[in-house]
Amino acid sequence: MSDKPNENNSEKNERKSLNFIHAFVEQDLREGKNSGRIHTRFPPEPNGYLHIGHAKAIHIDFGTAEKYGGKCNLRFDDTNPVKEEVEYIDSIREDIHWLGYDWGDREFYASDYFGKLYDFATDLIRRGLAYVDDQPSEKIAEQKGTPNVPGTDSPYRKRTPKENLDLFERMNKGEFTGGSRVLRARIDMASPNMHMRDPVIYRIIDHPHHRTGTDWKVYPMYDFAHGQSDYFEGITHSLCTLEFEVHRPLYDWFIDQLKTDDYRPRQIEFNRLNITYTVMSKRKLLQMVKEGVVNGWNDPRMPTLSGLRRRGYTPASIKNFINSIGYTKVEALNDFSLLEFAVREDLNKKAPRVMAVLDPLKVIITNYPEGKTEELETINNPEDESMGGRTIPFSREIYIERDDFMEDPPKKFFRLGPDREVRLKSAYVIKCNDYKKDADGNITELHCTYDEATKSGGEAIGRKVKGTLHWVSIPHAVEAEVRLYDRLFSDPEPDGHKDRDFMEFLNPESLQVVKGFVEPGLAEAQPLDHFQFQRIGYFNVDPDSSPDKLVFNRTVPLRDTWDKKG
RNA sequence: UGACCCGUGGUGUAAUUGGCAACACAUCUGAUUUUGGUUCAGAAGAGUCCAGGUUCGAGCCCUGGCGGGUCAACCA
Repeated sequence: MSDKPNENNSEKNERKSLNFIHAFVEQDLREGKNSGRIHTRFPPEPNGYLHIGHAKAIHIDFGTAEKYGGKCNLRFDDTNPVKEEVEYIDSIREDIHWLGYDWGDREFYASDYFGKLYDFATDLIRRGLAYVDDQPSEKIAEQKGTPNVPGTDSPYRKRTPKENLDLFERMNKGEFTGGSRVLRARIDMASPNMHMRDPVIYRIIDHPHHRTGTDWKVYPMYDFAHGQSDYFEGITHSLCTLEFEVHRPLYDWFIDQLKTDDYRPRQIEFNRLNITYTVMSKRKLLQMVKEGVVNGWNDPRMPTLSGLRRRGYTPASIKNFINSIGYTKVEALNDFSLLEFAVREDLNKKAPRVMAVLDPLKVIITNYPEGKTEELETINNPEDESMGGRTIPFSREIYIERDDFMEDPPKKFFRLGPDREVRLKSAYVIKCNDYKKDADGNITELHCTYDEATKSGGEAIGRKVKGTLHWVSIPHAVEAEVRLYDRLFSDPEPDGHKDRDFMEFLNPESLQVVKGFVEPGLAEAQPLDHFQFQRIGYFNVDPDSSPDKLVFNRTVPLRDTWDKKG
């Protein structure tokens, strides 16, 4: 019962209620915080490719700005030069644009603020709120205590600001080796929150940075860069995932030391995206790329945005999926079928129907003239007249799908069998009179007759056939490589096992390559064009496809209720 | 033996100031269909982790449990 008949389900859900993040935003707006400004940011570290989990963050970051007339910055969180590469920056930009978002001229880098952060650090030192610690990391970790046991003070905790200032400056001049000294915030070694026990805020790294080169020898830690960068950019709502919840007191502590007026950014955490049969951590995705269990970051089986794009997923389908699962604080495990539904829902509207046979069985239409070819009219999408039509060639010899014929069909099988009739899509009704087998009992060809009066689009034929088959004309068909993908992992939660490695759950049959035959018009298809192969699934043209070698990726199979009944 | 966060059909979410637990996916029927797709119609499935309390009335508020997650990188 909706007032807008054409809206889809996710739009309906979106209208129905506010997620808790937007409820907070509206509350801040009502209370007049930050002069009514809304400003968010998407802060990836350029150490890998973006995946669908990032899409969830991107949608809330950019989407919130859009919804409330604010802005969203893109900020590369590049505080650790040893892990970051420019290659990743380019792919991140491309993937965000692909999703349909733009950050205008607001592309920033945490490294833009190295100078300001250094000054802030020296300011904290002068105020007695930071000190240089000469101990090795093991010693510092030991003194931190455990969640149950309070920490103990470092022997260097009482150094004078003068001495700390001198030491910190020399750290940055390269006088000390990496790991020999760190700068720590002086907060509370007995805090019940581990992050408040004098966290390390600067460390020495002797490695060139992709943007600042060798200008710096000390680099800020995440906790000392993120909130401050938000502050420098005027961010009002800093949205991140749940695991940063325990960092928030520290985030706020640094803001308290830094702020000079009423403005203050606010960190809000939401649940990370988990999907069954999928791993979603950059570390693990990188491992699969490195060990070659997939063919790169954009392997169509990967949950990366570049992989999903290559697989045939559309930006709209990803957005609808994200909207349908929502933003909460519950650690959810989303069923894969929710994603697949979103893809089918979108592709059903957009993808032209075409004919392809992936497991061919030869059919000879014995009463059809040899050498004759007809161009038959067909429609591209029965649900959308505006997508037009095309012609497809028909001849005496065609391929149908091997499993569309059964020698001894069960009662509910609607397709071809001995002495049975079916319609060939957009063509004629045919009847199977005979079939041949090889020595092993495999069926090798069917002999059928067609009824000229049943030509598609003609008058009612006065009889009903239960099944409709897709087919291609053998002399006209184009050969194509078809890649069928299945889930990469066999376990619903491959990384949820404490004593087993996620790689143990890799599905050896996640990729199957078959030789298929498609209707001749598809020879002209462009990379990333998507199609619905009748009764098989949604496919798109792989970017590596060429005129010499046509390659299709299966985006997602069609729902098939026959399989379940059988 | 800590701090913080979270417990609503199989899954994911919703439920105005407390007021008949709703929606989507998945599942199962049936109708239509030149795709066993799509579309349409319908069914089943939770009494909201447990125990108390406040209240005319609690998924929502209070108390105490139980269960799950995060936190002890010089990662982000």
